Amino acid sequence: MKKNYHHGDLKRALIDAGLVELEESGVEGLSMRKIASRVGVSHTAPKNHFDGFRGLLTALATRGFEMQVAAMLHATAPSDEIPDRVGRPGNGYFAFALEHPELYKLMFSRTLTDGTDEELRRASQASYDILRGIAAELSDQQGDHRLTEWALWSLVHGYAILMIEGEIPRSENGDVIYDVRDLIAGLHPTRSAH
Amino acid sequence: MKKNYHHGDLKRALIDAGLVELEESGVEGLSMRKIASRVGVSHTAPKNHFDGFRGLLTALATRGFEMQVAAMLHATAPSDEIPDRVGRPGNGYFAFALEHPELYKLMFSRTLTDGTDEELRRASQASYDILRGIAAELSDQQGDHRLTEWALWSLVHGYAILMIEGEIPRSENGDVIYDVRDLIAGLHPTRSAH
DNA sequence: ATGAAATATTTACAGTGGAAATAATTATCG
DNA sequence: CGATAATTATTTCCACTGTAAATATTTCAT
Repeated sequence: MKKNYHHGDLKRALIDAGLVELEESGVEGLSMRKIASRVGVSHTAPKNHFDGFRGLLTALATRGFEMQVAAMLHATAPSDEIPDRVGRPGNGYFAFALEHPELYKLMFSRTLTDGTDEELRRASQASYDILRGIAAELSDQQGDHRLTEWALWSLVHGYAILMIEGEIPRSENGDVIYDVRDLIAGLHPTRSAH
Repeated sequence: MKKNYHHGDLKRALIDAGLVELEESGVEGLSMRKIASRVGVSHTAPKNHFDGFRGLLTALATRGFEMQVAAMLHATAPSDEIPDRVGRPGNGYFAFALEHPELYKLMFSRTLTDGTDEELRRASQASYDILRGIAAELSDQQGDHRLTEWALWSLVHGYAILMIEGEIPRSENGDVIYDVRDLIAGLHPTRSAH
């Protein structure tokens, strides 16, 4: 249907090249001209497919959320016990964030991306729905669901960002030292204020 | 000692102007030329006081941590009960982050700032020491102190960032809906996995 | 006062994203 | 098939960015 125009499928090619360039140079080192040059087109060619540079960044973030959803679903086994139904997709979340740190940061930057973009909203919503499911396992029909969701989200996102920025170190083999369930337990060591 | 050079105290003036410009235009809209122009000097004048644009951003982040420490200390009353010794500086932390969202984001961006800078390290360390104190109140001589610190830090930082980026809404009057202690409690509604 | 050091300006350069006009290719339809 | 329209890509230009080098100015030390 959309084959063999001038380039073929320039939009997808630009996003692919952008993802590579993003992890190599970071968000700051990213530029429209570099991406276009990598694909082999002029620096204004992307204008026909994206709404400016911000539009391209938004498309990259959208792709990121799709990848993240796949990573979380892939890490979940359907027949897991309850603690694993929390821990395994959580670890899939971290695995994605640590493998694509620059992309992950971009996904949560409403300064760089267009938060009103339809495709971005859909992709990020799909990701958040999975996280809601995890929170539901924790909340277990009791307590404020919204509070549990936000608390879990904050914990997971903060941990990922602080590790990406190097504030929290990893273990020697590169893995995370504590996983999601460790963190949750670490916030209630004694339950002193009952 | 350092008075009445050409400008007087250009370094401080540039940082002050940078803070204003930062909250007005965001990190992306920030530029060395704008800041210099705002102070009334040429755009290369800052080179004598900072190591490039990154050096100026690093100085801004340093100032940010100093302001954050002041905000946390100011919110703490020496004679508070234990739950308040956790909640009050935590709320001071949020108050600062939400009042200076762009600065807060800059402070945690190792891509934009120079993490090896001596003054930045000292300032950020001072801020983290306070957070360690809060974690110590939680941990209460039991459990893994490092785990509790990281978990609390992740929770607080993630919550601040997600609110700044608009992912988590605020209440109608602009305040946070849940405070730190709410979030901690929200992660253990039933303690189902004993 | 005179030379040295610190500070600020001027000028130039290689980048950036974006707009407008032009060219090339493909699709549509008679 | 042939002609027109729509899509796509290039060229050219502009304002803006950070940085470097040479120059000018001011302050400090002796």
